[in-house]
Amino acid sequence: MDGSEFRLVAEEPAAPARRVRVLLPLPFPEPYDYRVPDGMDLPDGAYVEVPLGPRRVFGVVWGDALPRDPDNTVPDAKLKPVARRFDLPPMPEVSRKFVDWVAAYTMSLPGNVLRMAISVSAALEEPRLLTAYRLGDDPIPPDFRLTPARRRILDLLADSPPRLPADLAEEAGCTPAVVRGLADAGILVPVPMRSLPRFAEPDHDRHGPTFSAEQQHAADSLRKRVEEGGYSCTLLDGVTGSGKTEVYFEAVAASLRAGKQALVLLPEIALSAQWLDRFEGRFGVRPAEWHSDLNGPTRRHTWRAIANGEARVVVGARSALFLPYPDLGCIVVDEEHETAFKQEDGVIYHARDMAVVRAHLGKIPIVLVSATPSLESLVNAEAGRYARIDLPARHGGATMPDVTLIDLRKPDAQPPARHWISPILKAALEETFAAGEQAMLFLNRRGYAPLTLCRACGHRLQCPHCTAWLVEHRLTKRLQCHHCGFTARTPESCESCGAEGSFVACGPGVERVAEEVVALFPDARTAMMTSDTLIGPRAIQEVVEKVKAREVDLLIGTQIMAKGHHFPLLTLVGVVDGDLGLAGGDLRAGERTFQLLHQVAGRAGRESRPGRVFIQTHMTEHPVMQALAAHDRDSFLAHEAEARQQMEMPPYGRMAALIVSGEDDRLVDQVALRLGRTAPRGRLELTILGPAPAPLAILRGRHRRRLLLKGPKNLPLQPVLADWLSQVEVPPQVRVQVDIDPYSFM
DNA sequence: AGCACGCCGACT
DNA sequence: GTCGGCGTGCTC
Repeated sequence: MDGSEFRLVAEEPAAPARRVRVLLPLPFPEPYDYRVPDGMDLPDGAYVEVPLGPRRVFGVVWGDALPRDPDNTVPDAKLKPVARRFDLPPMPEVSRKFVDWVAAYTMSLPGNVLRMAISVSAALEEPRLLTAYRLGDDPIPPDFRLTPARRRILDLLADSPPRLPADLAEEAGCTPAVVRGLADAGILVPVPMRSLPRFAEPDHDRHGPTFSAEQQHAADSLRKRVEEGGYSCTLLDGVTGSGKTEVYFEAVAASLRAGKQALVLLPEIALSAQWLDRFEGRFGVRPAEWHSDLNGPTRRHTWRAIANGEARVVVGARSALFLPYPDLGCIVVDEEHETAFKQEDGVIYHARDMAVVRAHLGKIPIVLVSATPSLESLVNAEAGRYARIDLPARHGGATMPDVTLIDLRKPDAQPPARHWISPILKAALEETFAAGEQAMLFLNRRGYAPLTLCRACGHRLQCPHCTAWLVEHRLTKRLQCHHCGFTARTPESCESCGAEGSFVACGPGVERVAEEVVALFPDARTAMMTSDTLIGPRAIQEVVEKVKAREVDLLIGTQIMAKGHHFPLLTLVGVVDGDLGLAGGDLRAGERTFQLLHQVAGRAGRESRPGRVFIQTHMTEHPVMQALAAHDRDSFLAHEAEARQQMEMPPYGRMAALIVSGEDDRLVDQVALRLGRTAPRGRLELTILGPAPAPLAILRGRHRRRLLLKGPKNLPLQPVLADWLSQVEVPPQVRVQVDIDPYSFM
């Protein structure tokens, strides 16, 4: 047989395979190469499915990235073909650039950043058919047990279109099993549902509120920036109640008017029903919400609606920043000073800072909003990098509340032993109740007592996995670790000395203050607001409604009480322990405490009723307390800024932290010490601190050490860190995380 | 991240 | 004798 034809083909140099780089949402150092099948169109940003070892994964065509080592690319023979392309608009170039930028800045792997952008891999798939349920036509058989949960579900469906089991369960406060039970009994009838309802177009021309001259001016200025387009950053600085939200809604409206999307970032905790109501009041519809506890189908539906441009306005927690908006027109970061914008695990980043970067890359305006702006933003505004708009007045004529400091060192101000409410605060509460007004007691400490110890031997109950005391929660009758979720029953006897019933609670938590209040004011109707008692925005909203309906005289709670809720009849705020955040010596402690207490104080006396605030403290002379009492934010911040400047701390210098962690403390110490030895100490412009035990020396069973690197403001720290890290071998049991711009400077 | 392969304890 | 624990290593 004549094989010449075959030989001829074999000897011809094979045409190189068409290949694309595909970034996978996995912790790889770079994108992987794949072969492009004939006839498949794969532009940059295309969402694809590719084979990876024995499995198939989703990824994004990442054409621009070059291989790390161009001389040693993967040979054609090793290439696997792209399995399929999804029917979605490609990820926009700006989103891809953003992923690369954030990965480089935070020194994390691009795949880990990409994972935040495609959120849930199943988002790429066509939504499957959903099964909703409606009430059946037959009467309920008399022998069918109508439990309260079943009753609630039937009530919900009485006059509503068919609903999904997950939604029904969530709204009725039960598990989907209850819905399934009703369906199995034939009381609910399944209805196939094509998909979740579309996101309605917000009406930007609906009439907003009537603005004061100042508000109008602020709104006009923001609107103009959005209309002009291009990057700009504006700090909207306005006291609580100055109508900031309505003002920045005009920036959102301008973006919509230009046919573009808008993104509003809020700290998770502030994404309240009240905020959504205000949005609906202005735009007539609800925005697309993005936060951690969206259920699967809703998450996918929302992601797809954002990716294809159907969702016009997105309000979300920090992770919403990474979604692939095809045409974003402006970004708003509300409560920009909030520490909740700092993501501390996985990719460590500050959503406010990254939002500014995103705006820059997208050439769009961004608005940072706060009543107590971060020092970072104020310094940027002063340096002219940010524009600044002030909204000084409280809307509707309300005045700032009187702030009184209660000096707990003075004998006549001291509460009785094992009590936490000063006679002065008690008298103020009495007056408030007598006047038929409402009061709030704030203590940023969950549970009954922060520490439990044995009276006999002094043994303290500690978390087995963390360097933290176990917090007693009397409502759940359990001890809890607030860092890892460990819980345990309170032991009968001391595990150290065996004494029985010897445990004693030390210090106050909100539950203990509530107990004291009930004893002091048996007739007052009280309600608690903590993340333990109220799970989800709906539960919070219920309490808020009760307060508004005057069914509550006194609210006791932690910081979830302080965010965005408006209580018209509340005239007294008591801060049980104003010093709580100041302990520990962190340089940011003052700023943070001021922000929190200022926000809490702002709950008092809106709607033209004068408000009073009492802060219990052992440090009346502390600049934070003085600033709060004198309503003198600006000189306090100037003082803080000067202290930071002298120490060349952020925002006047740059910092990075290295966190070394692992289960084996000896190994962790070894790596930390090695990093300490190889630190770039020769460079005089750099300061290296540590290694020292990290703020939580043991967390979830992992030992943690920390090193800090400080340098001048204009010095890029990443190359220094990369060089430093490359010199130290890290065993796989130990992890070294880089935290650029750490929140705590300790 | 998964998922394989690979070497040492309690079981049908 | 096997089932299975999770330690290490690879995936274009």
